[in-house]
Amino acid sequence: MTVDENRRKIPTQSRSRATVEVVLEAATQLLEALGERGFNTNAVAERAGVSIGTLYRYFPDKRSILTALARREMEAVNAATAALLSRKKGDLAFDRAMIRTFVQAFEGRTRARRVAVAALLAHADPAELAAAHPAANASFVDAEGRPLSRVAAFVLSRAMHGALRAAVMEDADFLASREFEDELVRLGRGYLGYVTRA
Amino acid sequence: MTVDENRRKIPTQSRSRATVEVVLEAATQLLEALGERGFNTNAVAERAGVSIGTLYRYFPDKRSILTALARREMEAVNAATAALLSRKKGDLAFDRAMIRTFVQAFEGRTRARRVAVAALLAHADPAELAAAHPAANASFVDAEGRPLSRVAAFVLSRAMHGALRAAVMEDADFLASREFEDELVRLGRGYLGYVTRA
Amino acid sequence: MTVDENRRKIPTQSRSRATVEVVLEAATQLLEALGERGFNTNAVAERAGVSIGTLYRYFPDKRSILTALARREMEAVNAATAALLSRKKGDLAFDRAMIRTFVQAFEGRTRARRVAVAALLAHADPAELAAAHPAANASFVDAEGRPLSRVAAFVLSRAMHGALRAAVMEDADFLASREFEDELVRLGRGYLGYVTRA
Amino acid sequence: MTVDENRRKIPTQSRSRATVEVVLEAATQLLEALGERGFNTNAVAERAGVSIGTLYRYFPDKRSILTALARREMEAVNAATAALLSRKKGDLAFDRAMIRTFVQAFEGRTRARRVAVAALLAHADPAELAAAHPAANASFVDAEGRPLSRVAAFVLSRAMHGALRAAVMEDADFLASREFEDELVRLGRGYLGYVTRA
DNA sequence: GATGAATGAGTGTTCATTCAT
DNA sequence: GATGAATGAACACTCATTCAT
Repeated sequence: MTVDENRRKIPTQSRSRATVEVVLEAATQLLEALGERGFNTNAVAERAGVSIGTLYRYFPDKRSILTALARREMEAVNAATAALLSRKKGDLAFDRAMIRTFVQAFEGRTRARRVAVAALLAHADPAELAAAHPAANASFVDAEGRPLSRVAAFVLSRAMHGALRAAVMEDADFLASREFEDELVRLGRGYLGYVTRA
Repeated sequence: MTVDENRRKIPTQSRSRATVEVVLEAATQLLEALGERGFNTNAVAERAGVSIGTLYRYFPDKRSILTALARREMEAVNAATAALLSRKKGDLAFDRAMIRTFVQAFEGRTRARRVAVAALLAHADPAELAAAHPAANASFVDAEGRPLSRVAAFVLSRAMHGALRAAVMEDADFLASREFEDELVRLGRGYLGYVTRA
Repeated sequence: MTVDENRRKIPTQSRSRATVEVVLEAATQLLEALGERGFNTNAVAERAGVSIGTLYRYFPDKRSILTALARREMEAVNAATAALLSRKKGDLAFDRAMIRTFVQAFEGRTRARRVAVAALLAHADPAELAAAHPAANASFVDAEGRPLSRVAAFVLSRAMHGALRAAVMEDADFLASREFEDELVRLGRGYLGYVTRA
Repeated sequence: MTVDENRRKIPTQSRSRATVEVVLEAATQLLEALGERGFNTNAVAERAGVSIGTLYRYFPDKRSILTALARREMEAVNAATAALLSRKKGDLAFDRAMIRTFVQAFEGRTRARRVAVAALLAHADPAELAAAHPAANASFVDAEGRPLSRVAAFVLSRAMHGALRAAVMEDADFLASREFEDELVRLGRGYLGYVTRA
């Protein structure tokens, strides 16, 4: 009856996951539509179609919902920059695709992402923030294939983050432009090249 | 009647300024000590030693206090990065001094600044955010003395911001280190050099 | 599942009704004891023995409590005047009983009623006020059994209201007197008779 | 120098009167535009173009402004009904003119009057309210020229008030109609006739 | 494991009134 | 006699969280 047991387990697990998903989606929608003011646990539960009690079974408190949202957002940014920066020299086309993906992902739900990230910044302790960034720093390499120092990797990844994030936050008209893409690529390559030469 | 007007205006204005100052200082202290939770208008007024009514004469609502704080913070960052980036090629010593000043200014009140900035990001509309950055973009010049394009200036200034801010937010141990300073300088110089060559 | 639904609904509904009742009673007591000044949502909730949050589950805002009170009051007046005026010619004894009932009901809680009605007058929009009066105007008949016109019914019912209400508002010493009763009856009968003859 | 003294006194007195006038006008405008919510002493003073301190020189507190407004309103109603009812038998044309005047006076500033009266009802003590009515009850006479009893005069005047006021409060569409006028006249005459016969 | 009614601490904001100038 | 900045008590209302069912 292993099959049967699985049948019982899997649906349950996936229902849990579904609940989490539905709550996060509801939270995103509310954040997007009403900003931080419209974001309260009762409203999230109602929009998610679960009871407030159930919501509290999956999230210990309000902040944890925001944190989960922000973590997803950070992961997306991380993926974009990490991929971008891990390229040795080549494949500019790939880099561009990455940036474009990120930018497009950003274009919907701008407000929700903004608020979620801001909430994380406001409430999270520094360690939590640092942890949201990839420890994969070591995978960054300079123009000559040598891994970057811890500090250099930090500067580079946060610089990329900063530029990308600011474009979203400030609603820059060139967000999806080719020129912006070019400049981001230059930022990374310029830095890496300079480090090499130094 | 200019004299008379001045007589009345000048003391009034300076008292106004003093009140604003005292309120912002109180807000900073509370933010630093207790985080966003400890930040409420009654507490701010009490610590500032003014009545709640007086506080509301100078700040239309709670958010505006946070906004004022954040604006000051942004101005500090702007000053640091603008000075840094406006140097043509030379004077590395000057750049280092700038960064050091900024970093030191940051080392106190980290939490207050963090919360204030997060609040701004969460609540401010994009245009307001953009406005907080210097329109002095045009003063940025590359390694060969040519002014940067609008997009390039944006990328560079936000990248610098991003790296500096992240070091504060994540409480990086190398915040005040020589190495971090070096990398920031490299970030700017590498980018500027690369642009030139492109 | 009707049984089940009922089982859950009926207790709930009656508890809801009880809560509404207890809140209105508390509001009346406070109004009576302290006038409008003593009427605030926290005090009402406390005296009612429910939490402020529960109070707000049943009344969307402070005004709605006053409105509910005023509506009850108007219904009482309506009942008194409608009964009085719907008599064809006869049964003076019955009319007197009606007035007496109304007057007696009024003698307690004078202040609470006064404030509630004033609040309704001050805040309600005209349509809401009009709606508080019975559409049963058509049931008014003159001395010869013919229904009154819309305007005549309006004048008669509001005139009766006005006289009754004023006696309460001004704390008239003859409020419960036989003479007052007589005059009210005369007001109605005189009008109806005159209309007939016109 | 009697002339001079007068010159000094009269302007001063009339300036006082002018201040009172300007404050009441400002209060009326605010009440009309914003209802009771928009009515606060600072706003009244500002709109009146006087300082808040000056306002408090002429009115001891906020309520007294509302009371002054309400008293004016009541006096207008009194004038209309008293004139109407003091007519012996004749001069229907005159009665109609009175009602018309009253109705017209009422058509502007409906809201302001409504709120002022309601405020008076809510806050005034019964004696104050009673005093606002004319002691001229004795001047009411029945169809045969005999003065009405105290109670009869009360019922008649409050009934007229009630009908007139209700038409304004409920925004009745027939407020300015001939039919309404007729019914009001009938109300008074019917009552007076009936009293006579009784 | 779900539900959702109930809780009540907490807080932004208003505004009548005062009084030093 | 006028001014208006300052005061601070007062209050409506929100919402994260709990827990009996």
